[in-house]
Amino acid sequence: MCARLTKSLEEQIEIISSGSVEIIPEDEMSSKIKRSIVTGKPLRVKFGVDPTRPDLHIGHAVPLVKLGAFQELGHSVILIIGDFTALVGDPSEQDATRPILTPQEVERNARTYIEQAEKIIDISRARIVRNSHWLSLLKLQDVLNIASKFTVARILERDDFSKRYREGKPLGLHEFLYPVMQAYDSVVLEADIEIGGTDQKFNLLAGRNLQRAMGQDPQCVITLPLLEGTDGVWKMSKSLGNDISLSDSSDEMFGKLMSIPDELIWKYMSLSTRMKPDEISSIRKEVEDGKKNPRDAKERLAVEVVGFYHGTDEAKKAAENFSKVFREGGVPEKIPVARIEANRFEKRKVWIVELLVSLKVASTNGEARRLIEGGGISLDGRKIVNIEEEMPVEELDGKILKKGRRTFIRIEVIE
RNA sequence: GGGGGAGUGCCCGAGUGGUUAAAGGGGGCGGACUGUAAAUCCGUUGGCGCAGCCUACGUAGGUUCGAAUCCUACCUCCCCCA
Repeated sequence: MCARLTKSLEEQIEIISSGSVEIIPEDEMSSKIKRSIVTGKPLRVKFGVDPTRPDLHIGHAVPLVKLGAFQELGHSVILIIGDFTALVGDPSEQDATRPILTPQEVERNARTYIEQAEKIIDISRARIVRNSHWLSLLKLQDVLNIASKFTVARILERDDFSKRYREGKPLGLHEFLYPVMQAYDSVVLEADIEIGGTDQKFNLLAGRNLQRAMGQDPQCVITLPLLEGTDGVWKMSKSLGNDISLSDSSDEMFGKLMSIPDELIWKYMSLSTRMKPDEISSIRKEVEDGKKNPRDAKERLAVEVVGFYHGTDEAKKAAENFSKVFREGGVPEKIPVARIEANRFEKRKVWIVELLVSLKVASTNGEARRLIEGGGISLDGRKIVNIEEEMPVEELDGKILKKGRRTFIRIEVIE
């Protein structure tokens, strides 16, 4: 697998800086690239993710897309699975100490991360490493040695630390070591470049400092914008419920993309798709001149992103489904099936409230009652109005239950 | 180590012995409307087959007919001093 460092310095810089927020420092970046062209030795580009959650969303995917671009340029990319750092939890942008994960949870998450990263980068040409391989071997003495390269004042400069401190939130001593560990990863891997979100700036720069303190050529740092979630206000995050997960079905992903505020269309296009910058700006101009409906631009975005993760055919289907369901009020093609056991119900009669809870449409009886009272439930197109309604189990088989405007469930009765 | 403050529902925040399942806002969910899962407006937002009962105001005990409100200990955070 030989590197193809065929692009010129200018071309490389253009590709690398497209969409980036900062490159620190720019001149060092140029000289590193120049060196790699001259020596034919690819640069080592590092990106780390902590497997703290079971899945990634398209916000996490932004640096992966960039990593893919480095790959295209012929550089060698290293994806670090932070299985050790995940045990501590990155304090970046966190307003609370993260719950400690078990090694089993971390391992399970790590596997899905790799699976999902595969959709974006060429995994066969990438190096994937787990930082527990070196971090778990360190002795306290080593840790002290590494930690001595940092001062408390420097660590406290971090806005999120001081903010949490200010706001009276707990701050664990172990969390101070987080940037230190991430920095040490760079030393071990002798990284030339590390990329990450703007929230990672401090951690990325810590790597630079530690490499220098330990006699290495310090890495360059590239920060990438954080993608706002579907609410258009907050950084995309599962806990805020505004995320678009890479594991979302094509329909879900499509719908979520259609719900983003119009202003965000362009940012999403440039950070989450392979659309060319000039194409994006021409669509943008059409919309701004009133020649194109923003809805259509958004649909284009949704097709691109869904196509990226699910393939073009799926994306087209998702677009059709979306129109059918939301513009025409119809029923989607693929409906998730929920099974209920017939013999669980006395006299084989099902009380509507109990049905909703069994189908997990509502998590409690109270919620089910509220949904019915609010007119949000219908069965095969018939709105349920009577909270006391009961029906024989047999009649439910194959019926479609609809909650709100967009949740459909096909009921399957099993004996 | 000493002194002073604080901890309320998913989040923010009012409430200082009874009429408090706890004001208000945010978010969520549902309804109307819409190019849209946007914006706006309306409703709803602890559990339970629910005109009744149960559980809840950092944690654990205590005082009281009665506690989110008072007392004690512990945990966490803030401020001042060392």
